Amino acid sequence: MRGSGSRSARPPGRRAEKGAATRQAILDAALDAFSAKGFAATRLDDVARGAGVAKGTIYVHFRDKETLFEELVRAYLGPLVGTLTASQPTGLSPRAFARAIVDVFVREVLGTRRKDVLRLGLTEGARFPELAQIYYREVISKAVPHLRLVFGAAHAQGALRSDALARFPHLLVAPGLVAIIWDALFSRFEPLDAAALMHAQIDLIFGPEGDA
Amino acid sequence: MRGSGSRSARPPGRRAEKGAATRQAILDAALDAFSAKGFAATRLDDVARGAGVAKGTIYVHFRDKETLFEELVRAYLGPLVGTLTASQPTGLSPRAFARAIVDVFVREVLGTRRKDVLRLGLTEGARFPELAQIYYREVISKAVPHLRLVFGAAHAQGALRSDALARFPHLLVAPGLVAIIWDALFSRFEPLDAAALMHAQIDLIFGPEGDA
Amino acid sequence: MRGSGSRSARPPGRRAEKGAATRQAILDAALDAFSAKGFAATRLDDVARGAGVAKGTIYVHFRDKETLFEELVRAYLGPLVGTLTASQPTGLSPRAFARAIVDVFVREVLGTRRKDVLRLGLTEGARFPELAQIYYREVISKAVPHLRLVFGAAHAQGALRSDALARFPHLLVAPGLVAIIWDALFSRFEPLDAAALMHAQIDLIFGPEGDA
Amino acid sequence: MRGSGSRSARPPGRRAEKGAATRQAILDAALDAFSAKGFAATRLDDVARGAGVAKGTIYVHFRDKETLFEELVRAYLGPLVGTLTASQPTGLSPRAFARAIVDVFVREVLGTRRKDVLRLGLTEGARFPELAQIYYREVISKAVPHLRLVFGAAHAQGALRSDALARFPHLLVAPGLVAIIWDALFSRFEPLDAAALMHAQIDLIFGPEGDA
DNA sequence: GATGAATGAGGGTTCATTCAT
DNA sequence: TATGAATGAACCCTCATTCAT
Repeated sequence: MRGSGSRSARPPGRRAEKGAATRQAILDAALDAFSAKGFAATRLDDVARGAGVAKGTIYVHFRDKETLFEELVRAYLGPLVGTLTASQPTGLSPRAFARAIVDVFVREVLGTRRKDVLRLGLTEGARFPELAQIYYREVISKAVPHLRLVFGAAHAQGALRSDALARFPHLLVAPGLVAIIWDALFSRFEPLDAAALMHAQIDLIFGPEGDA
Repeated sequence: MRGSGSRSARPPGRRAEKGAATRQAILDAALDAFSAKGFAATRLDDVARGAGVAKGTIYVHFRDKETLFEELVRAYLGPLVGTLTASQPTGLSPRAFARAIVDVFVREVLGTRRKDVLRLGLTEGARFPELAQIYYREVISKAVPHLRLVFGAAHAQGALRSDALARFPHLLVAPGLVAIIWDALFSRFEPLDAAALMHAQIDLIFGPEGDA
Repeated sequence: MRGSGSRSARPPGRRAEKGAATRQAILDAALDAFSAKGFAATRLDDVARGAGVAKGTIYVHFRDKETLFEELVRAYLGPLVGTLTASQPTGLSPRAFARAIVDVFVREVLGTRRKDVLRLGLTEGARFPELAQIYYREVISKAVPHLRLVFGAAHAQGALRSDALARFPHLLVAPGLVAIIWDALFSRFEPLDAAALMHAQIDLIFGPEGDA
Repeated sequence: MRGSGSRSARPPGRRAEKGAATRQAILDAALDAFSAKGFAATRLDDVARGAGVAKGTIYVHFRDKETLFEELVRAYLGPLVGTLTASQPTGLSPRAFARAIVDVFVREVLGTRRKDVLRLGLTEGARFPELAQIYYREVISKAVPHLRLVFGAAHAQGALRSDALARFPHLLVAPGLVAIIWDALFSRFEPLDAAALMHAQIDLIFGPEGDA
C-alpha cells in the first residue's frame, strides 16, 4: 500500500486518507444514531463511540452537531439528484416511465440507507430551514417541473386520461414517503411493503398491469 | 373570592372550572410550541409563558413533558376516530365514498389545528412508541380493514378497475399526509394545496370528474 | 423578622427575600473566587459551592458567567461613585482637599473588599469593554473634570506651585492603584502600605506635612 | 538539504538558525495574541496561525502554554534590568536623575512592545507566582533599594524637601504603570499621554521645570 | 525539526422536575 | 390549585497536549 508499485500519487497522503476515513466513520455512526433517536435525542458521545473515536474528534471534522447532521443529509442525498433527473422518457410509455422512476426510488432509496436519511429529512427538516432549502433547490425544484413536462405531454397526447399527474407529480412518490414514515411508526404492528405500495399507486393511476 | 356563600352548585364547581380552563390553556400553548419547534426543542418555560401560568403549574395538570405531549395528541386526534369510522358507503359509488372520506379529512384535519397535531404525530411518533400504538389501535387498525372491505367489494362488483385501493387503502390519505409535511418544509418556496392534491389523487384513481 | 411588629409590607415577600439573599450569596462567593483566580480560571462550580447553592442556581440569577462578573463589579463599585463626586473642597486648602479624597479612597476602597473588585477591574477590564465603558462613564468622566476644576483654580490662585495636578488629576490616585496591583504580585516578598504610599504622594505634591 | 557537504560552519548551524527563527516567530505571535486577549483567552491555535506554523511546532520549542508565556515575559523584560540599574546619579541633580530614569522608561518601555509585556505582567502576574518572583528578584529588589539610597542621600543633603521618594521610589514609575493600564481600558474614550503623565509627576515632585 | 489529526478532561449552559410556600 | 426559586443531571463544545508520520 506504500505506493504499492504505482509510481504515482501520494497527493491524498497517508494522513489525509486516514482523515477521510475517520470522517466517514463519523458520518456512518451519525446516521445510525440520528436514525435511531432523532437529532435532539442523539448524544455526540454515542456517535463518537459508534465511530470508534474520541468525542473531540468529531469537532475536528464538523463544526457542530447541526453541521454534522446537515452534512450527513447532504452526503447521502446529494448524489441522488443526478440519478433522478437523468431519467428520460425517451420512447417509454407514460406507465413505463412512471414505473422506471418508481423503480429507481425503490432501488436507490428504499433499498439503501438513503431511506433513513430521507426519513430524517422529513421528520427533522422543519427544524433545519437551510437543509430544506438545499433539498428544495437541488431536488424538488428540478424534479417537479421535469415530471410536469413529461406527464403534461402525455396527457396532451391522450396517453393519460387525467391531467392530475401533470399538475401534481408529487403523487408518484407520495406513497413511498408515507411508507417510510409508516415503517418508523407501525412496522411492529403491521409491516407495509413500500415497493408494493408504490406499484399499487401505479396500478391505480394507469390501471392494473397489462391494462393500458 | 372563595365562592364562600355561593350556592356552589354545578358539581364541576368554580374551582374545577378554573382548573379545566388552566389545563386547556396549557394544552393550547403546548400545541403552539410543539408545532413550532418540535417536542425536544420545546421548553416547558415557553409553554408556561404561552399559557400565562407558572412553570410549576404544568406539573399540577400533567405528570411530565411526555405526558403533556401525548395528552395533547390524544385530545386533538381522539374525537376524530369516531367521525372517520362512521363513514358508511351506503348507496354511494366508490368514487363518491372516497370523495366523502377525503372531504372529511380536508374539513376535519387540514382545516383545523388537527393537521398540526397530525404532523407532530408523523414527525415525533417514532420517539413515542406508546403514542404510535394508541394511534394504530384506535385509528389505523379500524380504518384500514373497513376501507379494504368497502373497496374490495367495489372491485369485486367491477366498480373499480384495480384492486390496488382494496389492498392499500392508505393511498387514499397518503397525499394528504405528504402535503402536511411539505407544508412544514417547503411552503415558503412553493405552497402545496393539500385539498387539491387529495382531489387529484381521486381523479387519478377514478378518472377525471364525470368520467366514471 | 416575620414582619416583626410592623403591620406593613409584605411586598418584598418571603420568597423574594430568599431570592435576594441567594443572589447576594452568589455575588459574595463570586468575589472570592474571581479575586483569587481571575475571571477565566474561576469555575462556576466553585462559586456555587462557595455560595452553598447548586450550579444551576447561578443561572436563575445571572444570565451567564460574564454577566455575573459585570454585575459583581457594578454592585461593588457603583455606590462608590456618589461618595467620590460628593467631595467638595468648600473651604479646604488644596492639600486638605487632596488628603480628603485620598482618605475616602483609603477608607472606602483599600479598607474594604472594593479594593479586590477594583483590582479585578484593572486586570480583567481589557476583556470587558462594556465594563470599561460603564466605569469610564460613571466614574472617570465625572471625577477627572471635577478635580481638574478644583486644582486648576488652586493653581491659578497660587495655592499650587505646579499645574500638573490640574492637568493630570490621575496622579492623585495612581499610587493607590499601583499599590493594589503590587499587593497581588509582591506582597509575599515585600508588603507595600497602600495608604502610606498615597500619603507619601501627597507629601511629594504639597511638601511634607505642616509644610504648606 | 541536510547540510551534508556544506562546511556546516558556524555552530548554531543552518538548522539551528531555522529553529531559532521559528522560535522567535512563535514568541512574536504569542506577544500579539496574549496582548490582545490575555493569557487564558489566547488559544495556541491562534499563536500557531500567527506564527505561520503548525500547532504542534509550538511544543517543539516550549514545554507548555505557561512556559511560553513566561519565556515571553523573560525575553522582553530581561534585558531591561541591566539598563535600569545602570543609571547612575553621578553628578546629576535629583531632578535630572529622576528625569533620566523616566526617560529610560519612556524610551525603552512605553516606546516599545515592552509596554505590552509589562501590562501582561501586571494583569496576569497574580496567576504566575514564579513569574512574579523572578520579576521581583531581578528588577524590584535591585531597583528599589538603589533608588532609596540615591534619593535618601539627596534628601539628607537638603536637595529634596520630602523624604517621600526615598521611602517610596515606586512613586517615580507608578504613573507610567497606571498609564499603561489606562491605555488598555480607556484609550478609546480618552487617550492618556503616558510620557506627559510621568513628566507631570516629576513636576509635582520637584516643582515645575526650571523651578528648583 | 515540523506536522496536524486525534485525544479527553473540563467547564459553561440548559432545562425538566421538585417542593416549600 | 398555583407559584417560582432551586436543583442537578446531562450534554455540547473547547482546547491544551500528544504522537505517529
